[in-house]
Amino acid sequence: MDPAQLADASRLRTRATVLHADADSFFAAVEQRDKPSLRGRPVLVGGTGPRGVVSTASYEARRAGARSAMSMSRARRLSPAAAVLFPRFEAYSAYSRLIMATLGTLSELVEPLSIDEAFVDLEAGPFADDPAGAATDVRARIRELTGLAVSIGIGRTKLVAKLASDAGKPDGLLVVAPADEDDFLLPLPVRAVPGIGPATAAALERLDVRTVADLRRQPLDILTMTVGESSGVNLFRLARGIDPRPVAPSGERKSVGAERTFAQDIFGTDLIAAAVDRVTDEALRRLTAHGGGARTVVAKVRFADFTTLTRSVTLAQPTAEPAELRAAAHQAARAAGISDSVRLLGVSFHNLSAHAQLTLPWDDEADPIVLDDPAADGPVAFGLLTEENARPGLDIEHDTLGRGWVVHVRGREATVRFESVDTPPARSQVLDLDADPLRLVPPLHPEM
DNA sequence: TCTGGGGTCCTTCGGCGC
DNA sequence: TCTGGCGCCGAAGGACCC
Repeated sequence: MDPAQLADASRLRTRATVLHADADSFFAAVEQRDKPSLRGRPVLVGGTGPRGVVSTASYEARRAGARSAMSMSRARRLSPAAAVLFPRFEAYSAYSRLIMATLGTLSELVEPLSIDEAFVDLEAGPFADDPAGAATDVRARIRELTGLAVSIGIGRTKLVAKLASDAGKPDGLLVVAPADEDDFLLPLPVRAVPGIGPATAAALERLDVRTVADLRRQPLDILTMTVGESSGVNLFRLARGIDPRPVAPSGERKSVGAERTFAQDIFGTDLIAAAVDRVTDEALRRLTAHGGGARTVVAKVRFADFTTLTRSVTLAQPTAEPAELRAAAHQAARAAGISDSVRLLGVSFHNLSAHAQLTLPWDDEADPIVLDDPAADGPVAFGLLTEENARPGLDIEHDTLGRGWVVHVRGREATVRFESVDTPPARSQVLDLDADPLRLVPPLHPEM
């Protein structure tokens, strides 16, 4: 396609009716909501082990310099007062469903991008003539239902709507009228454009391209030579506000998997084979939950020096048979030729098929599908709280003292706070687990 | 105590059939 | 028969996002 044609491509929408909603520091905000003693305090949610990284930092922690994707150790040094919490995905999903359902009242066309983000096509609903009013209203309702702040951006395209919600954060609403689009877009750093990460930004920097305005001055052929055909065409168009992507409920999942970074690197055939088994268990559990089977199994290995490689095995037909998939995972892992110390192992399933054959077991001895494996890593197992299964932030219950959450556990001594969404902040208290056993319990769902 | 874990999409390369 | 080109597919790696 020639540049003139690209720059001329139909500008489908004329009105600012694409809405982008994004919950502010979502994981940390849910934790502060469910744990009243943490409101107003810095919170870091993420891996709590020696190699953990930050998933979300509350605004209080950000003020101290903590950021997502930063190693947890660094974030703690920057924000020593922060509460460090293990993620509670069940709780986040429940809040997410509530937010998505509320957005669904604006239009049938809701496209979730992630657990805390979605596009809404207001053109497909009754509020196309009053986007700002609809957004103000929906923000208030989400706040009322969940206690969470959601930033909203509205524009003529997905790009503008997304950038507008970013610009509105925290707790903001920004409508970019079509006439104001260039004033809004041109001064932005290219790094703000979704899809331009560190590598692409560095390549553009070599062309002296730092802002969207700089980007717009670049000829199409220079862009495609610099960042590749597909991205080049895409950037050429986005810089001109041309973004015809429709709001569409997302399609089927293309892969499922699991991976684990070990607290310490592991080595030796037996240890590695056992680790492949465990990560395959988790990947299989998710494949089962997703339903159906897979034809390709990919093993991923990261060595001590952080070099990463993948090897895959593709079967003749898709299968949901755990034994076959497990064998393929081991075969792929062996193909990776593991000899050095291994930092991470991953197993994922691709070429998914909804209706793969699951040959029914002939005998009753066959492995049952384990849903809650107490031996598995992670917080999945519910039951009595111990030093081994304790993670800071998890929900617990005591027979008489009620619901609360784990601060930490040392030996048989547990530090907990008995509080939840609607209670006043609670002081932490120390219990002897032998005298006062605590049960790990699933999160309480927000009221519908 | 550098560098998680869930994904998606794109590029490149080699093999194969036509 | 040889060779080149094209399209397709699978494999591997990399960039990116939240």
